[in-house]
Amino acid sequence: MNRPALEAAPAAGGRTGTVSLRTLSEHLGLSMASISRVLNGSPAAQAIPKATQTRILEAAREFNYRPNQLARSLRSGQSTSVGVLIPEISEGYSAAVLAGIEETLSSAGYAIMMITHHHRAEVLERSERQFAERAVDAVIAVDTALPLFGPIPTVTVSCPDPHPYVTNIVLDNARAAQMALEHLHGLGHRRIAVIKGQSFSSETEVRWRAIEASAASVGLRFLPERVAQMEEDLPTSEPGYRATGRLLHQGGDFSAIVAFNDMSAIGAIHALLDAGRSVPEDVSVVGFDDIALASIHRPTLTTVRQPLHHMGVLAAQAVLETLNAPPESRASARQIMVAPELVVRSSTGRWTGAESESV
Amino acid sequence: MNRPALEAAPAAGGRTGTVSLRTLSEHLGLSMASISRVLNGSPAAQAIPKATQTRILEAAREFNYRPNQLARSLRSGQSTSVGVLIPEISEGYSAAVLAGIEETLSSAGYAIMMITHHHRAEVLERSERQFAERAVDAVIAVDTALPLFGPIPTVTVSCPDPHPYVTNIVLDNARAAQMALEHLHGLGHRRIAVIKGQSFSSETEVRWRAIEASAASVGLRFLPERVAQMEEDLPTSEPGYRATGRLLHQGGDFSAIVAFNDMSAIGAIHALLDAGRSVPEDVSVVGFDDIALASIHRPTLTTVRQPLHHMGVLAAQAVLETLNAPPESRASARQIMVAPELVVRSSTGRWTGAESESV
DNA sequence: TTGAAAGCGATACCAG
DNA sequence: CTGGTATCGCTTTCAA
Repeated sequence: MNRPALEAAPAAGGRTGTVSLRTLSEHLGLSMASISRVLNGSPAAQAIPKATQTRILEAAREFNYRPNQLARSLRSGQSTSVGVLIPEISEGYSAAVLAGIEETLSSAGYAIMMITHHHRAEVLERSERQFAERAVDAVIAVDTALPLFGPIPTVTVSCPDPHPYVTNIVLDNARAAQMALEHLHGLGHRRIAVIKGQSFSSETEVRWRAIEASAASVGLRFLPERVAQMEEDLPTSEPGYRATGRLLHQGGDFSAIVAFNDMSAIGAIHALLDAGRSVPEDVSVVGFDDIALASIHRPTLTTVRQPLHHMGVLAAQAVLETLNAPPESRASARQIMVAPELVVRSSTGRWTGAESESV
Repeated sequence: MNRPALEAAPAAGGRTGTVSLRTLSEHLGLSMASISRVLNGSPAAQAIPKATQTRILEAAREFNYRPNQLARSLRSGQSTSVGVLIPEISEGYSAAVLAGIEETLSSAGYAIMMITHHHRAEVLERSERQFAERAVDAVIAVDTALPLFGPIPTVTVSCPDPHPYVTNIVLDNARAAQMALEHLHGLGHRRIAVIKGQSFSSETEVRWRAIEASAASVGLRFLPERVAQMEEDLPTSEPGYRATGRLLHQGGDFSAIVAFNDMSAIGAIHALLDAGRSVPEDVSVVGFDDIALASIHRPTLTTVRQPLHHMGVLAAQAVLETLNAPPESRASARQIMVAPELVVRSSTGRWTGAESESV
């Protein structure tokens, strides 16, 4: 059995079946080689007369010829596809980065092979295999402690522990933490609590150390009872809600919370409200990321913005750059830092002018 | 030049370079044909002695052999990949459906080729071409008025105007609308306003007609000034906010709003609050979808739940079924309806027991 | 029970 | 300027 996976739609003239280079070759009385050269605008095609080129291009259009990428890739060793590894396709974080990646790669003609791993080790290992079998040209891993991928170009987003030969797009966590801490310190807060990320999240430790350092720089130190770590692996606000519950049980003596991200900040707000504290009057909450929810939610959320979409674009661009460079110059790993931005929100004024104020 | 796209990671023994069937063949002194048969568990392999089979499997593992899917697809005419066409990767709707699709197809060994079109016609046309060139085995289109895709199996999600030979996963809009209307009617509302979806959204008209019909069945008819259509192409709550603004300017005489979806419902709530009306005391708002935001947002949102994730799973399963069926039995288009569910929420009680009540 | 060989469709050398 | 031809890695008859 050997039916083609995809037949070309019937073209003008009612022809049918797959149109291949051979079809055009027979129709035009030219060799497949010449046709291929013209269609790809290869340098060798410059030697072919304009008239012939035109004939070829017109025939291709008339027959609705579509080059078979499978065959092309097999021969050329380039699949023009990129593997994307991502924890899940949830609200906010992943989705925003993914959107940036997709837009950039798609418009450069690359296909995306996406795998969501849900933090499961077995899927991570399987993914390495799948990427290899599909011969992706490069891999982008988002928020993932990635296993060593063979010698193909790899770019990570928010993976703080880069292997050599891996380009890494990261938020400048030091500045981000400083913004959060200075903001709260400037509002007069001295008793500040922290919600740490889950242990599986690749940014948890970096951000926590940055927050500690920033606190120290304004003369503060975190008491153990003012620190709680999220545990549940849910892309909702529940882990933050629970962690805040623990903070309250551990004494609850704080006037502000620095949450790991916006989702947990919202969980924190709900927990505080449910516990009878008002936000932001009794307790101020600061998040990270600035997901769409941050501006929609009431009370609105002050947060340290991470340019997520842009980080996706940067990752994709890094991949494209590497792939377009000659192999020998692909050596060094780079670290690309993106700048955070403090977004201070108040609950009033919506699409009526200045909804938020950036500092 | 002919460097392979992807070199296998050095296997045990420090061998290097791509491991192909040829490599194994030379190592084992067996033909590539036999090895292929065993590795694929093809029926013809039953005639091969157990001992030989074991040798082959062990060698494959030892060499870390990964079959080249490109070559396999080229030869077999099956790419084991599916094209997914989706408006965007935003909060809620698309992301949830996409997640269901991805999980199902990935664990069946299929690769996903995802394209987001942002409702742009040029991208839609380009996508047809790209899917053809990559020889995807099938296409899933989500919330998209899809151009005619060649003769390959196609499944749509929430596309109300199905071509023949296209399987369509849709919400039972009639029941969904009825739930919304009966809920509001049951609460005593008689002056009800409606926010219609944008003209480009594939479900706008179906849902609107369903809402009209349900209203009629409880003896209500919508006055023109109680209807507003969203216009902006934004995956945020802003279009709903604006539409509600228009409703208020058009008279504002209503005690309830049926919004096109949750995002617009939240926009409506904010617009009402900004206009000095309280929710739900002055005006009740009902949404559709039950995106994650619906339960996180305060005031919480009563909504008609669409099993989005499940719809993605169903779409993927429909594709797999079709692909596993013999070509001649692939004939008829099916319409798969999924049941909505009314989710009534009150603002209290969070993760402390019954957060929501399903009817 | 196994192997040889013919492709799948495109690209890239080497001739002429 | 253009064409033949080997090849990418795999599957699948057809022979032995």
